[in-house]
Amino acid sequence: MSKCEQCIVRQFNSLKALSKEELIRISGCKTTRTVKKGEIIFEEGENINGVFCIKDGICKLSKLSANGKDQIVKLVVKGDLLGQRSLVGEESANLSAVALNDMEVCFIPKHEIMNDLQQNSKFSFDVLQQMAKDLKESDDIIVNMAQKSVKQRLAETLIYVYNHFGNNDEGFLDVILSREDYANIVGTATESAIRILSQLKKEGLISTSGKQIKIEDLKGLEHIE
Amino acid sequence: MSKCEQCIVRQFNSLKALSKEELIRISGCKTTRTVKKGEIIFEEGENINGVFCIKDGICKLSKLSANGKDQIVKLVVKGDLLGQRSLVGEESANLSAVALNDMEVCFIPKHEIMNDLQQNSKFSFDVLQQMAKDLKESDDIIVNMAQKSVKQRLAETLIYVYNHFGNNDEGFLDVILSREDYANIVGTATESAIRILSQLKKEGLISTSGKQIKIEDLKGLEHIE
DNA sequence: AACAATATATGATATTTGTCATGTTTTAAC
DNA sequence: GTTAAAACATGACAAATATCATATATTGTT
Repeated sequence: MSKCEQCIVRQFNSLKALSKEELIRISGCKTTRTVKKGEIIFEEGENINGVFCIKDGICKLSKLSANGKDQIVKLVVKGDLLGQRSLVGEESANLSAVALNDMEVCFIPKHEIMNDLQQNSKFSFDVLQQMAKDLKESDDIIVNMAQKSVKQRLAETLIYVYNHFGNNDEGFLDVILSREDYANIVGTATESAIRILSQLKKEGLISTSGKQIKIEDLKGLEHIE
Repeated sequence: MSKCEQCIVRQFNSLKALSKEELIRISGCKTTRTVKKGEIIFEEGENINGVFCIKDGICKLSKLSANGKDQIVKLVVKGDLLGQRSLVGEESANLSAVALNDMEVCFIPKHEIMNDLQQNSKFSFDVLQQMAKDLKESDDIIVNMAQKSVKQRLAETLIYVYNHFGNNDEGFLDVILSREDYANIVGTATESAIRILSQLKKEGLISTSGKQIKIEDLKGLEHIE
C-alpha cells in the first residue's frame, strides 16, 4: 500500500501541516478505494466518520432539494479533502459526493484524525483557512444565484471549469459534465441549460462536439449581460 | 469600560473558549462602539483587521452584485462574532455589515486575537466549528436559492426571523425589516416581495401593521408549494 | 401641523424561465 | 454491428418574476 508521507497529493491540502510521525500513523490506518465514474462516495445523511483525501479524479458535491432535483454546490478535485465539515460539526453529511470520472480516494477514519485536529494547531488552523475559503465561495455563489441570469451563471460555470481544470489536447474542456450536471450547478432546468448552450454556440462563444465543449471566446463569455 | 471576562455575551460565541488571562488581555485592548440603525460597521473590500463581537443589536451581512442590488447573505445577532472569516483568510471583507437596529459592538484588533487563534487549540477549534456551521447554512441557502420559488423563500425567511428573534408583546416579529431587506434576502425585486407579502396576507398566513409583520399560520407558511 | 422624503401598494406589461411534447443523436450493452 | 437506453435538441406554451408607471401611506424634519 502506498504511504501518505510520500503521497504528492498531500501537498495540496491541510494534511501538509502534519508532522512526519502523524503522517506515518495515519498512513497505517487509512484505506484506499477506487471509485468509478458515476459511483457514490457518500450520501447526504450518511455518517461518514472520517475524511476522504482525493488522490485522483473529480467529484461533485450535491444536495437533493424538495422538488426532487439535485443541486450541485461544489466540484472537488484531486488534492482536496472531503468531509472535514461533517467531522468538525460532528454531524452526518450535508451533501452527497458522486464521482465525475474514475477516482482514487483515501479514507482516514475519524478517531485517527480528530486528535490531530484538536491538538496540532498548525493543522487545525490550516483546516480553518480552507473552510474560510469554502465559506467565501459559498457566499459568493449565493449572490450569483440570487442576482444573475441563468445565462450569466452558465457562462461563469464554463469559465470556472476552464480555469480550474483546463483544456485537453484538442482544446476542449478537460472535465466533461453532462448537460444535466451543468443545469444542476446553475440551478435551472436541463432543457434550459441545453437551450442556452445552443445559444452560446450560435453566438460563437463556444463550440461543441458531443458532450465536449470548447471555449471560443472567453472575453465574450465574461461579458454576457 | 466594561470587561470581557464579565461580559455575558461571550458565553454565546467562541470567546468562551479563552482562558481568564487571555480574556483580560483582550479586554484591555478592545474598543466599544455604538452603531445606530442603518449605520455601516464595515464595508465589502475594507481591511477590517480584527474581529467584532456583537454586544447588542442585529445587523445584516450583504454583498453588492453587478446589477447594483444588495444581496443579504446572513443576519448576525447579539452574541455573534463578525469578521473571523476575513481574519483567518487574511483578506479584506467579502461582505458589508449594516446595523438593522441600534447596536453595541466591541472590536478586538487582529494582532491581539491572532495569537490565540494559532495557539489556543480549544479556541481555534471552536471558531472552526462555528465556521463549519456557517458553511452548512450557506450551502443550504444555495440549494434554496436554486430550487425554491420566491414565495417559498420569502415564507422561509419569515419563519427564520420568527425562530431566531421571536415576537414582541403584541405578537409581531421582533425584528423589523423593510420590504426591500426581505427582497434582498430572498433575492428578488422589492415589488415582488411586497406583492407576495400582500398575497400571504390575503391567504391569512400573516397580518401586518405598517412595517410590522405577524405570523398567523406557521404551519401554512411551512407548507407553501 | 405641513412638508418632503421614503416606503409600501398595485396594475399593466415584458422578459425570463419552466414544462411538456417530440424527434434526433450518442452511448452502452449484448 | 444491432439495439435499447440515455442524453441531447428544439418547438410550443405556461408560469414565474421583473420592470415600469403611478398612487397611497408612513416617517422624519422643520
